[in-house]
Amino acid sequence: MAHPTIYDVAAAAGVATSTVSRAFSTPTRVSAHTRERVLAAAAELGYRPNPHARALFSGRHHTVAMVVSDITNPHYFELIRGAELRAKASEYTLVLVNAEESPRIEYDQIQRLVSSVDGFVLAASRLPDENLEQIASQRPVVLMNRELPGIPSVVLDHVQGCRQIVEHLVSLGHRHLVYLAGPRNSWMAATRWSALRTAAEGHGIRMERVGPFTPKVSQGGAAADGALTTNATAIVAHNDLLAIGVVQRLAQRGVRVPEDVSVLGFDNIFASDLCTPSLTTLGGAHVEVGRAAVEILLDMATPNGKTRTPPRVLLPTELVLRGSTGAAPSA
Amino acid sequence: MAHPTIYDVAAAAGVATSTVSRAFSTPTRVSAHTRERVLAAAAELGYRPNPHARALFSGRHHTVAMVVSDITNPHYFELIRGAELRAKASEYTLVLVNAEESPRIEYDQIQRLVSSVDGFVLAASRLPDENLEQIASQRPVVLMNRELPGIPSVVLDHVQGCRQIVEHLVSLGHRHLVYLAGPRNSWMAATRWSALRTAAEGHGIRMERVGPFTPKVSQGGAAADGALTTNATAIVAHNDLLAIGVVQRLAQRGVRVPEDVSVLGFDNIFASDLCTPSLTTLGGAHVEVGRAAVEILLDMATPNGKTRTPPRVLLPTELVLRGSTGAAPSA
DNA sequence: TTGAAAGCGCTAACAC
DNA sequence: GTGTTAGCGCTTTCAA
Repeated sequence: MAHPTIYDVAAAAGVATSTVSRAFSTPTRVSAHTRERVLAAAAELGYRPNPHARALFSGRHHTVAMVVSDITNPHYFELIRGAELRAKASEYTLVLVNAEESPRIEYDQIQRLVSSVDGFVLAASRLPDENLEQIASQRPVVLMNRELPGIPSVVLDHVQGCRQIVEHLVSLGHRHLVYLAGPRNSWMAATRWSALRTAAEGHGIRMERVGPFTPKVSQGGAAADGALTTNATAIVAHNDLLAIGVVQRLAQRGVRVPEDVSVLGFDNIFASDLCTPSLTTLGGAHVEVGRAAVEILLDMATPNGKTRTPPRVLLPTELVLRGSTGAAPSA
Repeated sequence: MAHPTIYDVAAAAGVATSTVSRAFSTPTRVSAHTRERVLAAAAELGYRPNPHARALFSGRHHTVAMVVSDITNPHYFELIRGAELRAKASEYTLVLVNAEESPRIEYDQIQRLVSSVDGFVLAASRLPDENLEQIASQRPVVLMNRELPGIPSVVLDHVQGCRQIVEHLVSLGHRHLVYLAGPRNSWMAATRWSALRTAAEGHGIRMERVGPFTPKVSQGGAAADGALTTNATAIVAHNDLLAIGVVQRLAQRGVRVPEDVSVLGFDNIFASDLCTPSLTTLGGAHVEVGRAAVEILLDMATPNGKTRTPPRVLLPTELVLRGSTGAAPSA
């Protein structure tokens, strides 16, 4: 039989459809003997419950949607991997949406999915706060690497991390830093900038910002040139991709890294360890971010825990020291 | 209203539910005037058709599942991106499943999804042929980078590509090559080996195989050591990750690349351009593979085209020459 | 413990 | 062109 239903199973087992249903969803409320008969018949026919029929009634879909702002960025794959693992562990299905750095696409896709998923995990959402609040009022939402009061979030502790970055650079004698900013509507970009500036002020050193830049390797050229005009001795790029592009451009222009200028990135992507010089970068347990976000979402989707105040998980970062940072030039 | 239904819209617009349904699914079969009234009422209430109810009746879910054998491998990002783009363009939802290199997980997850998706695109499936045939008998299936008679597939032309690899190496004076094989149940590994061997025979040079290896950087050490025992002057690794690991291990052992030995990979992943030396590799339009596979799947899912003989798309590869290959040592 | 029956939201005959 | 109605496969009262 192509797609046997409970009717087929019921007929085969000589019971009512409701009994079949119970045998699957509330096995305790069926006598052991009947249950066995039903399960045997189901196995025989190759019956599998139709999740849509189930969802139609229950409103629960056993599905979560993950929206990433840019799937081209390898950084997100760690998040995706963590999310997928966690979802799978609870037999949830993970739907993947790439917003292609467009708030419009992001919003439209979310609306399209609102009635077919149990909730959303949003990675580095580019949506304005109001949109997020509106979506959160329709479905459970968990933010990754973004915060908004009232909505649960999982974030790497960038305040702490940026402090470490500045300390690292200060200890190497740098007194003038520049941050190559990420996209205008990126919460992370704003957070990093503010954390860096605060840390720099604490050390009484100069910190400026250039940008915004789309954080891709291809933008590294423009970013590097922008950075050079500041005469800063250390460049903190919005992420590793941009940093890699910056390093390439600097090489092209004959600027040595780290002898003439130090470069740092964020995310600790796979490639940052392979490029030359290898990249000093602020990493963290990205897989864990994905995992934790889905875990919170699943908690929210189950009846009990919904009332608690929205969790705000802060995961530790780690500064990975590599070849792209060194002592400030003595000039 | 939390989730208005066609009943609510029908009541608000003063029409029957079927009219509302038609206004959405077959707008031409409703008078312009009524349609407007319905759409206005729907917009007013914030109505959105419930895809599950729709799927329950029609059996079509507007969803495709993509299964990748290992999400950690950056190579798959490209496939995923292409698949996601194509699915989104047709307002299809993409479900992502990571098989974690386990045929068991792959099979179980597919079975779990059989009744909730319109079809599967399987990237480098590790399943035995029989399983694939069985799945294809339940739902449309398109293979990526794997072939099986009777099932549509999209594959990069590795026969052609491997020939180019061998020609490249022969022209550099290499007479003894070694292939570091991928996983035992990888169709791609078998294909590459067979194509490389054939090409090598055609040139009358020696080609051997070592392995299998799990194609990760971490396996490069063992793979490199295995390769060295053969005294081959050129190493063709199953993919770029393995090749990168091999290069690292060779450096550790004081073997120079490419002076003492040449190294090649497959996939042209992002990092292969950044490592030192940069990696000669067989690339191709991976995004296109993902896109084409989903496109075929969508075709299959629409009533008309189902009868045609299963398409077998062969996309061109390109050999990207970089720093890791050079003249054979004169010894 | 089990069965009969209503209904989740939507679509497609079939009437009018 | 539009309304009536019977399901799609499942869950869950309500009775027995």
